[in-house]
Amino acid sequence: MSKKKLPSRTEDYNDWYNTVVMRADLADYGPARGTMIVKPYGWTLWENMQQALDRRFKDTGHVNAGFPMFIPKSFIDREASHVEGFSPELAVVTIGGGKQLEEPLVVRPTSETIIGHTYSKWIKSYRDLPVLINLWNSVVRWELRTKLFLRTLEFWWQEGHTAHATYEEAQEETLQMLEVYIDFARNEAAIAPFYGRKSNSEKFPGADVTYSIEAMMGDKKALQAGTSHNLGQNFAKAFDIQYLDNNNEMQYCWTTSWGLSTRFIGAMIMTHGDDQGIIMPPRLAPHQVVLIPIHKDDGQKSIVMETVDRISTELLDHDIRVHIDDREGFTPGHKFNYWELRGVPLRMEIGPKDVANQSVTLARRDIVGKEGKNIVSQENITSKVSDLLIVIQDSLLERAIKFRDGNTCEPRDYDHFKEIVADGFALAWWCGEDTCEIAIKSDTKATSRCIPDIDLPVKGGACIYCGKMSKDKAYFAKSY
RNA sequence: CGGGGUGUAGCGCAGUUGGUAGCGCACCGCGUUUGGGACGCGGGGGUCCGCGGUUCGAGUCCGCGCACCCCGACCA
Repeated sequence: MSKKKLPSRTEDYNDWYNTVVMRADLADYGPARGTMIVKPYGWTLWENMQQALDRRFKDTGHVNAGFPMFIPKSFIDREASHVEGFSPELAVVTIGGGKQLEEPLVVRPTSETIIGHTYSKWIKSYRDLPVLINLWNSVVRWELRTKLFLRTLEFWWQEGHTAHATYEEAQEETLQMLEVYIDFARNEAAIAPFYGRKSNSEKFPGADVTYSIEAMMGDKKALQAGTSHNLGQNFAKAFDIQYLDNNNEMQYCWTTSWGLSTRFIGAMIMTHGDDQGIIMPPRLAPHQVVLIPIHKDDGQKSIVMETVDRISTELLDHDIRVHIDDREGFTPGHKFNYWELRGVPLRMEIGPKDVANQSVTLARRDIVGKEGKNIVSQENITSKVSDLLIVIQDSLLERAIKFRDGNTCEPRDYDHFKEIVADGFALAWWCGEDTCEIAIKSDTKATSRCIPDIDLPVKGGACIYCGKMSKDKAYFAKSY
């Protein structure tokens, strides 16, 4: 391992991010431009995220299925705004088995179209509804500028696709899944995103309404970290998803889709990371505790390892994810830095002094240096560790909220607005017009992130840009 | 596609008037070490982005490609 320090986040945030992703062994570049290799450490994190999400999907009545990666090109063309949105970034297969294909196949950029085609065959009666399916897969979008986890040609995600009998049910589903993402973000990833409705220009191509969760990164830029769409009857009409209602009348279905991707890993890195590296929220961390044995000679080693084995077994028995770093030839100091870079939330050092005193040394990743270090007795070590993991989880969330709110302001006027979005989020009255959003973007590089559904103390206000009376406020920020 | 930059060991770089390639980290071996990034000795690893040209001789000079990165237009 390099002994070089990381680039500091304040000096070059971008450099810090790229370096930390590589050095922490989360991911690497693939051989084709813009592709990503997720390394085992990064994939384990993804698996933990998958489990936390999948549990929530199952709890809300969804089931998983697998759908084809190849989609007939003509499917994409069926829904007008969907084509418009996705055609610039499609990967298209024209040759198969050495022969030119009759019809080109699109590598799925998302599955709404093939789902539409399939649901129209499956759904005949109101008794078939709702259909609540989720897919775990990867999708391909031919991006021009890429960045590990945040935007690559291929990325891994889940996409939920549901069909309902009524608008109300579809809208309820859309909002329910938004809630699932908010809950996942807060309680698993210790991220407190803003959330709300997307503006017309920011919504998903083919959706009536898009909702998103928007998290503030360490450089105060916004990252869209999950989306939930009410697709109305757009895809139902394009793919003829109809059912007979209980009056024997044909009706179009109302569909939704919602997704969260490996991009969220980027959100975790950029929410919690510091100049020592990344910080994993305990609930998702591949290793929750790293145990570092310290010893000089073989005699000390066998004594120390006895305690290490006993304590690690006890922790493992209580489902705490422990990793013992017993590699030879690395000093403890080296290992401290190594695991701090990788973000393990809690480090336990056990050396001869600890064995003699029936103690262990615990070091919190979220509190750098001596202040985060404590020597505690081995008594009830399991409950001490699991309590501390909860404390760390909570403090990460609290810190993230404080940072978010400390960098979000309501502007007095447009000059003030420009000042705010240069280095933070603005919550401002906004008319919602495309022209206003475009003007603001060319002026400030900031775009509307979402329009929160919040109780406003006054009924309306003047749009921050054009001054027109507006009933909503929107968050504005520069974004990834 | 516009504007800027870089291609030399896995990574980061040096390479003088053109003379046959080196440094740091990483890697392998042996020994001493180990409570905040250990040290010594030994070792392996190179179509110098590609093609063409000038020359007795090109990493170096000239021409043409290609790739990648950064900044803009598009994006979970």
